Amino acid sequence: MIDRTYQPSAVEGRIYARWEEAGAFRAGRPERRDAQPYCIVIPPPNVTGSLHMGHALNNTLQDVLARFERMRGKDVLWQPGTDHAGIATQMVVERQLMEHQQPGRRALGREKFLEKVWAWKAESGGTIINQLKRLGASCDWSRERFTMDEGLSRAVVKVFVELHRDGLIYKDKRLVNWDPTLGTAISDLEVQQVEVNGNLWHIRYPLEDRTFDSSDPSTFITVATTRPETMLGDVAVAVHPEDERYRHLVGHYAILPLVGRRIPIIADEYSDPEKGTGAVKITPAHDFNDFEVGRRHDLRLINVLDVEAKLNLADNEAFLQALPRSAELDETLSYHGCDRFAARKDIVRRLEAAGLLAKAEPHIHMVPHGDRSAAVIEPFLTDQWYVDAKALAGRALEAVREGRTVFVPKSWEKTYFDWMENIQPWCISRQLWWGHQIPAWYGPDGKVFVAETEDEAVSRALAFYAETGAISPDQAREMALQPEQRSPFLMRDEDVLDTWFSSALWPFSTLGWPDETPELKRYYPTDALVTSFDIIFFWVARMMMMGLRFMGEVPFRTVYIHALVRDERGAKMSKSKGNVVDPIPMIEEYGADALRFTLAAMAAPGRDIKLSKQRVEGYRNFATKLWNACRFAEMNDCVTVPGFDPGSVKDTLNRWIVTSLSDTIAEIEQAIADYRFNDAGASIYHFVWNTYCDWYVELVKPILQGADDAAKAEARATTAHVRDEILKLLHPFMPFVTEELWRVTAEVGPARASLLALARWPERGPSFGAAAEEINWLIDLVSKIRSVRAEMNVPAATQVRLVLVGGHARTRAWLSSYDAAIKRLARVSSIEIADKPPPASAQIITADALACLPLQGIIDFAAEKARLEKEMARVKSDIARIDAKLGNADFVGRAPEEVVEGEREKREEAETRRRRIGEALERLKGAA
RNA sequence: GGGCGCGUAGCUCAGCGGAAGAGCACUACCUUGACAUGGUAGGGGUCACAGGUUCGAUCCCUGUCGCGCCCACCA
Repeated sequence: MIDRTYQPSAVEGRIYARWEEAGAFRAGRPERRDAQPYCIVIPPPNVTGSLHMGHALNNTLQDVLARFERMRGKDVLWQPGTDHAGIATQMVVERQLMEHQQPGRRALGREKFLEKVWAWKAESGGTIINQLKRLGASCDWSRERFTMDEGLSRAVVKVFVELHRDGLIYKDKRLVNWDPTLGTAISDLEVQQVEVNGNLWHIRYPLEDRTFDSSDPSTFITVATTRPETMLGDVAVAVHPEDERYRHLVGHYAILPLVGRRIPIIADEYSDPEKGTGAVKITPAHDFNDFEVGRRHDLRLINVLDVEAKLNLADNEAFLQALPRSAELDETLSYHGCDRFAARKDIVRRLEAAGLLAKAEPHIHMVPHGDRSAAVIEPFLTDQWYVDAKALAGRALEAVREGRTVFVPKSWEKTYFDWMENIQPWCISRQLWWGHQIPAWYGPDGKVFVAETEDEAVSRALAFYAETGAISPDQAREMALQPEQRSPFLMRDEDVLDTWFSSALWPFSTLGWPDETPELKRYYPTDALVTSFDIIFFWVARMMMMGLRFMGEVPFRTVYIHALVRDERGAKMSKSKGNVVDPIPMIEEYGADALRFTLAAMAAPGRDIKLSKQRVEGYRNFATKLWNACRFAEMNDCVTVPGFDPGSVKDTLNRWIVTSLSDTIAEIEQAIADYRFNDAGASIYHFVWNTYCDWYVELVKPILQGADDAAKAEARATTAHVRDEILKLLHPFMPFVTEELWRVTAEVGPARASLLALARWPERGPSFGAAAEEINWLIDLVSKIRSVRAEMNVPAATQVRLVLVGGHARTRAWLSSYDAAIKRLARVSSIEIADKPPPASAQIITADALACLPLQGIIDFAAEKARLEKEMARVKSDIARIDAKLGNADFVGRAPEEVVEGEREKREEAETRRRRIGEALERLKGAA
């Protein structure tokens, strides 16, 4: 027995357990060994994270695909797993230590700290996986992977070593984006440009050979800057070679204020005469552009900051001394350990006091910030590891250009191309502890040894140094045998790799690479990657590069880019804004199915989703509707008939519904194939509610309750058949309620051959053309009677007579065969056929007849007249519009013939209608 | 500074060359033996604006105005 109401929270857990017990989501099930494989790799969520609405959308769409393909008989592998999320996780653990007043990361030391992180992973690592299960995700959990698993780590090391061997990974000293609060380099992608209200300070740099006079512009050159504190590291002033204002100064020197350093005035195209004063200070150690200028002019790099972005001049004393100076460094300038922003203030104050500040104007500009820490990023000179992304990008570009991987929607390919074509070296080293430690060891001379294992690196290094004579053979032997003897002779690189380095290998590392596993052979390349646009660069592009480099083939055939989930007002959800909607309470309140259906139905390509609770509520109601339709079937003994053939049904009503079902199946298949989840959702929703429930169930009631046993049997079988097919069609979207109904509807009758999750997707059935015409006539008639009743304010409980005047023989036959249905649905007491309309009737004009409702004593003649006149006005305006078209020689001459013919037919129908409404109005006059 | 997208019913959004659609909200009526998490009927739109292409434009093109996002090293 189906319960009166469906309570998602009471059954979802139980149903998920049944799927897992049955191994329904296992890839490579024996009976599907010969089936076509279908593979999706999950975008791995942060291992210690929790499910947010973006995950819910992302995984719902993947699950729709996975369940759909599984039901279509494919051998589906939805490969799950989690990401170690280097920076994010390390930050969380550090914050926890701080909150619990425990020693910090540095105090703990690397080993102890990592223990804490692993402990946190063990504690919270299962959360998001369980949340995915609550959403209904049909991943093959037996294959769950983690980016820091032994196997995946092996893949990471192998890739690093091979790329290094081929010169595609290298170490370089250059400016990087330095996050001073995290104390690590980050990649370009992890930098967010944020608009900031700052100042543009105009500073006078005295000319060397003049006596500075703030009122005499010929004694100084004015530069403009947003970062005055970096002036301590200035090594030049650049002007544009064509700039007449400054041409005479090129080759001369300016004296750097406060510091007294003698710096050249150089000509360089980088300087833009339109910007600032046209003269720009050059600080190669603290600005990416200046770095390039410095290279061109062979300028020195003077780093004035430390890793925490505090002023640190002492380290550069040698530089300061080495450079020619015409004045002593101001002894009161003691910025050691001074915060960069405090230093900025102080320097401005000093400049102003010395008459060196020409002006300070408010200035809005973009300032780089770390996307994790929100700290102002500092261009900083360090040694880092880089991937030569340019060298890998070529094949990745080619693969998309050739269509071996396609983006859906296609417009994202442009974004991909633009980025790939201008790709920069990828900085992959991070000064963190949580992650894959770089497999590089350094000798005392800084020579680097990269190898897959420590043993290999050590033996190569020792052999090398024994050869050069740096160590004796005895020392080499000792160090080879006793690891503790190696330090500090041989030191491993302390840094770890960017999290995205391991993510880039995900489509093949999860399948077992570098081992040649059967899974790798069977499921790679994967079929679809489902993700959102914000990680096209971070992840998709890099998977393309790595997949092509190491597997020789694209990692996925289709990249489906879905929208971002926003809050009700359209703002991006973020923890800092506090507008994150947690999917779990939503699932608890409305059920996972309702949330899933909402997300899928709103996943129209190219538009962000503004999630509203009301929408979820609406789809919860839809699940309830389905539930009740199944209860109806049950109460009427509609039981699944084994071997039921929809093509064999005789009754028009049944023929109509199986035809409509066929159309719906085709629509859904096409929509999913095109990744139009919203269309697929709309299609099934409409079929279930508006076609099956509103009409089929209502029309079949008289048959089910009638006396014709043969008709009854066919109706029951059809009702059950369509219900079963609905459950299948809806299952990818609403897996829980459909699976539950699949079970309970089989409590009576034959047992199900399998869980719904493993049931075969519906075949497109027969198409009975004539049935549609007949049932549409019936629906139209009933709707019109209802409409007139409502307009005439006929009380709902009042039964009225229906008198048909005119009409073809076929119409009269239909009228009699649907006698019971019409009486029931239109609240009609009797159906008669007459030669002329009864008095005091409301008159309904149908295609070929006049349907009259005698309303003696009820009818309001004025209202009826108004109603008919309104219809008349509508028809007349239709006719006028069609006439205008047909009267246009260009239209008749140039429009396709079928369009013109269509207009003519419409014109004819409208004209008939106009005449008949006119007659009805005439009669009304006579009656009144 | 480049690039992308969006302005359609009160709200959230489909549609994107041949008579304007959905859900929610709203109005009226209805506890009818599946369902009030429901049923029936209804109101509501110069499809941002201006030009152009076309026999015909919400749909294609151009521009304008609003809004959003992405990329970029501009003092």
